[in-house]
Amino acid sequence: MVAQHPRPSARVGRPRALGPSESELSPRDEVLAAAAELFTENGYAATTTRAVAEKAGLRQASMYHYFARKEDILATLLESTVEPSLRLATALLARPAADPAARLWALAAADAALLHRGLYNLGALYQLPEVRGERFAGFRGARAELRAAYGELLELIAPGEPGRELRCDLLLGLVEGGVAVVRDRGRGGGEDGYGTAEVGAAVADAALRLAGCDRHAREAAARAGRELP
Amino acid sequence: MVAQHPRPSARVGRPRALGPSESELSPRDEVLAAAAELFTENGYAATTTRAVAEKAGLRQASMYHYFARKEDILATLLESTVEPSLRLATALLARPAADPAARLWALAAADAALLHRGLYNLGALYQLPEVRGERFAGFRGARAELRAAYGELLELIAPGEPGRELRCDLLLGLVEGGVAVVRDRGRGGGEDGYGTAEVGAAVADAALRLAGCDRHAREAAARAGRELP
DNA sequence: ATTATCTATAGATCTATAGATAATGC
DNA sequence: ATTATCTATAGATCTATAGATAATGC
Repeated sequence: MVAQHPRPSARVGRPRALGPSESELSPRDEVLAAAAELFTENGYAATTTRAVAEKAGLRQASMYHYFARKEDILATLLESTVEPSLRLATALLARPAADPAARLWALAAADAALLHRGLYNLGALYQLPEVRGERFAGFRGARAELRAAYGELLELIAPGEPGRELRCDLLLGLVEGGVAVVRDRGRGGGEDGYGTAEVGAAVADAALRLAGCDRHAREAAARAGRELP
Repeated sequence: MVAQHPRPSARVGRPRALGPSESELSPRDEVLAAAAELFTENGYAATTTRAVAEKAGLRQASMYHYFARKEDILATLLESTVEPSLRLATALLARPAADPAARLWALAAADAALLHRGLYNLGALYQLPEVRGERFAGFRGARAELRAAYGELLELIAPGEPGRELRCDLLLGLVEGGVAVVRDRGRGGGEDGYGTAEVGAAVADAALRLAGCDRHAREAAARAGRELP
């Protein structure tokens, strides 16, 4: 057994013109990470494939080895951002014994934290007109499922209340839009960036307020929700 | 006094290649209206100056008679959308005798209704990265003032509560994001478009929930808020 | 042989400007 | 003379494809 010599550059394929990658990420993930940052910062349409590729350490055309078109990068990013929240929502709906308010707290907190932490501000971008296209049907479907999960929890907390669909929309808007506003103000405003956990808790508390929980119920739900998984 | 003969086309300047305008609007307003619809539908960056001009009944280059650059159209639209809400907010702050909850109800309802009715979904577009540019400083300033007005009302309703800045962000996110979600679902979903007044009332009620008003206070505020101006 | 990358470029835009033109106003 | 519009286009992109190349793997 010979000691494993670290071979710094045992990569197949023609070397990169800009030098080998520093990062641990796969080239595909480097492209995704670069795109996430640039799309968030400058917008999707305003970000060129050249900018994405070069930020990822590749030449423009090489990006097409991983994504056949620019839209595919955005679709991949959006899908991967909504997925964890949807998985959590499904898990929470499968626990009918747990307090619905605690479950709503857990879902809203995790969803908001994910959006707040993420490189990519899904909340702001879902409403992009680009996302209405055919290519994004998968993402839209996943988000509709997430919305439905919020709706079910809302119904469990306050059964039979009228106007549920509308309130469900507002709840989704609160989570996504609220995080977007918080993130955006954090950019310019120097010191007043909030912590991700803090934002998650604040959004979850606001979600319970929308659902009609009084202070006592909210405090109990927050305590139980933190344990929920 | 001769009867005023209607002169159907007494317009100065070279006639339009596509025929004279049908609309009552000034050419400048025709451009704005066309841009509002297209930006909302297809996105700002994805909308070409040619598409805007031709929807307004002009050739591409003629649009530049009214707006020196594409950004100016967007800036004009955004400013004109936030202005009415800001005016109302200022008027409401100048009425210290009125119930703060009623004033918040009135502001949130009007703001949401404006966004919901508008051709242009300001809520969704404010977060566009394009809007971070220098050209949009005026719009951003107006919106910051509007946010501050929400904050003052929040403080009057629940003085000294901690985390006000964060809740203020969430309130703004609720109004803008909530309307965006409602609008967006209305597009695809066939019958379930909501009325503008209905959306305004629902958003205002949700705003009062965020502010911590109980059912009784909310009902009173809604009654008083409708009268407020 | 396979792979990851490169260089080069076709083809399609898109914004904004220059300068002409066809009306009314005086 | 003034105005609102037009035609034509320069110059600058930008996406996506074609085909070459420089590594490793067998």
